[in-house]
Amino acid sequence: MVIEEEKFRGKIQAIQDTMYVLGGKWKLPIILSIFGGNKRFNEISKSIPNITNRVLSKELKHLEENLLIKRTVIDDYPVRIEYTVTAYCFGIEKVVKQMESWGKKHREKLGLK
Amino acid sequence: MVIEEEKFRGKIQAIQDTMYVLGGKWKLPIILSIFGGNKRFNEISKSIPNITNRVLSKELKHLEENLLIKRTVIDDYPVRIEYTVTAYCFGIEKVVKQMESWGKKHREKLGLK
DNA sequence: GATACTTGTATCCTAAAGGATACTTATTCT
DNA sequence: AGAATAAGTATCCTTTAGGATACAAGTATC
Repeated sequence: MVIEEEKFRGKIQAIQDTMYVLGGKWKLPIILSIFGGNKRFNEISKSIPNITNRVLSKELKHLEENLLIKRTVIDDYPVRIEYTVTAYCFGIEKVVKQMESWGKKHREKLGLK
Repeated sequence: MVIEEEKFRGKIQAIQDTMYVLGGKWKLPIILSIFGGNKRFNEISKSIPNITNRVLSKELKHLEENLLIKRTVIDDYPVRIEYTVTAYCFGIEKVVKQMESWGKKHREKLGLK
């Protein structure tokens, strides 16, 4: 029973960790946008409906701290910034796929447009 | 390009829907607890570290509204309440597995205990 | 010289999530 | 009678998430 308990606590922790890193309304949409080829701040901003500059800025930092994206300063005139996904980021692919797939099914289940 | 755009918006929506239903710190741990055999309010409460009654109560309602769990009144003396997962709830299995698996890897990556 | 664009930051605010503690109503146990 | 258990609810509070709007520093364009 103690072993079972420990396993269960481990599961809870793993899920809460994932939620901390990828949870919320914007983190995954931002990653998808960058993954889809958007590199510049304003490109990303325009590609995601209703996101504000402030939120985008904060979330980009969070994602960089968690090693999922990389911020590169291109020292051209004018200086540009490029965001790209890291190799490590590819590890979330299955999570994202499953979430996308379940979200679609759930929307149909509820009969929303 | 317009088609691509629409696909992308659809992905964002699906992920945001999933986050709405399953996101946050407690919803999945609660489902796991019930799935693991805990049926009664206090059983569930004790099985999840640090959750409060108030939060558990609110989350149970949210999960019931979203068709993932069922609340049954057992009309015995004394009246008992039993929570169980629905058949529909089994559909989230893959999402949860992936989140659990990624969370474990990420914790190792960051070198936390 | 005035205006616009880029990548944000600053300020202020509202809403949602989460937490601490106490209490209730009814039964059953000692 | 007094204490314990069950399944929450009530109140109040703090923290985090998210949003609106304005602005800044530098270069480029008209």
